[in-house]
Amino acid sequence: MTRLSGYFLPTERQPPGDAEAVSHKLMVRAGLIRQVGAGLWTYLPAGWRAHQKAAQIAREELDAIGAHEMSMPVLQPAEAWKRTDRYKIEELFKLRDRKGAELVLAMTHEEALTVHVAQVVRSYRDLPLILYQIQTKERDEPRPRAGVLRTREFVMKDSYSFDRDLEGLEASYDKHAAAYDRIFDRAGLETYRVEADVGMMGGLGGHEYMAPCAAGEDEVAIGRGYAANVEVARARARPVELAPALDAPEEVSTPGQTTVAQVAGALSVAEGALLKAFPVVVEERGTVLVVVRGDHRVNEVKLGKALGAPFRSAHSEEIARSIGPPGFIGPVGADVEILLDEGVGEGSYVAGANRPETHLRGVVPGRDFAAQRADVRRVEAGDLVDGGEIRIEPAIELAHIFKLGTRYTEPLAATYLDEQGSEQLVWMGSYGIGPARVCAAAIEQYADEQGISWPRSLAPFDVELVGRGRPGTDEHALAERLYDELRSAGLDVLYDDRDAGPGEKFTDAELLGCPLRLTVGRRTLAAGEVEVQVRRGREARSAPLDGTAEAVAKLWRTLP
RNA sequence: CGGGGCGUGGCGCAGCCUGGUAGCGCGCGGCCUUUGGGUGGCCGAAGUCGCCGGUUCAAAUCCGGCCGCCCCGACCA
Repeated sequence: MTRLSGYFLPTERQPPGDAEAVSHKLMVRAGLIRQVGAGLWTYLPAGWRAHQKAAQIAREELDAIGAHEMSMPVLQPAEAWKRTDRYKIEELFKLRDRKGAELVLAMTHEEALTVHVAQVVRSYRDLPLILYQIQTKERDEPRPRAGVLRTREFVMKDSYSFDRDLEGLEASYDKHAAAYDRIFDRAGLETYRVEADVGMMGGLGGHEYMAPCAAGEDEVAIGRGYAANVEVARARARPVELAPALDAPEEVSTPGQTTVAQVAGALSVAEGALLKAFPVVVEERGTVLVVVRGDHRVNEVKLGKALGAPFRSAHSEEIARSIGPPGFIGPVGADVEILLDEGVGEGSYVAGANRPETHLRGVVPGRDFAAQRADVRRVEAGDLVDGGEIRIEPAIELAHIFKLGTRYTEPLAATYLDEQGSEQLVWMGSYGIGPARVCAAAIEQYADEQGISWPRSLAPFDVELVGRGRPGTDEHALAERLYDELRSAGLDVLYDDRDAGPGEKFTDAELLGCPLRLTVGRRTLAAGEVEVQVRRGREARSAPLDGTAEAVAKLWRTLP
C-alpha cells in the first residue's frame, strides 16, 4: 500500500548547495537519500526500494550459479586481519571493546569467511563452494564524495569462491563473470568489463565492471573489442613526427624553458618529439629516471609494477644532486638507472642536457644512452589497440572480481586433503558489487532535465498513478479502483493521492522517475482511456479503461 | 595529507568588508481561491546566525582556537 499522502518521500525543488554529481543532486531532490555525515547516508523508503531491487537482481543471479547466501558480522576481532597482514590498512576502522580487545569494522569479508572455511572444509569432497552475503561494509575513506558514489559505509554483495586448484578457481571466476554480465544486463545499464589493477586485495588478477558516466572516478580505455581501466591499459602510441637525425646530440640553449610545451614551442617541434624525464626514488634501489615521450604521461600503477617496488617521485634537491638541474634533466649522461617507456619509438629526440638552461637535440635512445624498456605510460585517446583507436571515458566502478589464489587461505590455513591424502591450500576468489553504485550509475546514465529515469528493473515503483479530483468525485473513485487493479496485476504502484495541483504531481513523478506514469482525471472519463506517460523519452501513450491493468503490465514489460 | 571554499528557520541564499531591530525566495500551518504542468490572495508559525573563547557599551559581523561539510588533488577491494 503506497499512497503518497502517507509516504515518506521528501522531494526538494533545489538540490543541496554543495552537490555536484547528477546522481547526488537527484537522489536527494527525489527524496531517496538524506545525509547523516560525510560519506554516511540514510536511504529513505523509495531509495531503499531501488537499492533492494539492485540487490535482489544480484541475489537471483548468484543463486542461479549455485551460490548460497549467508551473513557475517561487521564487527570482528582484529586477529585474522593481523594474520593476513591487512590490519595495517589505513581505511580499516579499528576499535577496542571495554576489555581492551582489538576489533575492526570489516571492509570486506575474506578473513571472516576463510576462517570458517578453514574450520569446516576437510576434504576435496567439500569443494567447490560459492558463498555470499549482501551486507554492510565500513571503510575510513580519505575522501567520501558525490553522494552515494563513495561512502564510508555501504552495502556490498560480496561473494567468495573456494576451489581445490587454479583450474577450479578459473571455473568459479567464469561463473561469476557470466552472472555479473547478466546482472548488469538486467539492471539496464551500459557497462564494460575491463581488466583491472588488483590493488590491496592482492592475488592473480581481476576485472572491474565499469559504467561510463560523467560522475565516474575511474577512467576506462575503450576500443573495438577492448576495454581496460586506464590504470592498466596498454595500447600502441600514435606516431609522432620527429626531427631529422644528427650524428651526435647537439646542445641548444633553452633559457627558462622547463616545460615540454615551452621547449617544443621554442624549437618548433611536436611535444612528442621530446623525451620527458620523471625521476623517482625506489625503495632499496635509489633513483631511477623514467623517460616517456614528451606528449605522454607516466602511469604510476604501471610504473609500480614495472619497478616491482614502492616508489615516490624525487624531490628537487635529490634531482639536483643525483641527475641535474630540475627542468633540464635528461637521460644522456645521467648517472642513474634509466627506464625507457615502450611508447618511445626509434628516432631522434630532444631531451634535457643535465646542464642549466640547456637541452640536447638529436638524442637517439640506445645510441646516446642505455636503458631498460617497460610499458609505463598512461594510454591516451587515439592510441591504437588491434588497429582501432581507443577513447577514454570516466566511469563508475560497479563491481570488481578477483582471483585471489591462496592470498588469504595460506595465512589463515584453509586447507583440504586431496585424493592422495596430502594437504593442499584452498584456492579462493572474491567478487563484489555495490548496489548503491548500480542505482547511482542508472541515474547518471539516464537522467534528463526533469529528473531520474529509472530502468524498470531498478525503479522504486513500476508505475506512479497520478490521481486528479477530490474524494467523492467520479475520477477519484476511478483512480482508487485502478490503484487496486494495478496492484492485483502484480505491479508496484505509487499512488499520488495527495490534495495537490497537477503541476506539482507531474513534476514530482518525473523527478522520481518511475518508468510509467498514469493520470486519471476528468479527461480520463471523457476520453474513455487512461493517459500513460513512458518516463524514458516522456512519450505519451494511452490504455483502455477496460483492462487497464493488463494493458499497463504488458506495456511495462516492453520497457528498457 | 596538500590546495580552495562553505557553515545564518526544513531547502536554496543575502546580510559580514564598514559592529547597533536577523532578512529574501521556496517550503510549512490556517482561511479563501484554483484543479491537466509547481494557481493567486490574506494571515501566521518557525532561526542558540556550527561550537568555545577574546575585543567592545554592543558581535551573525572583528580576532583566536576548535568542530562539521563540500570541491580539486593525493589516496582508494
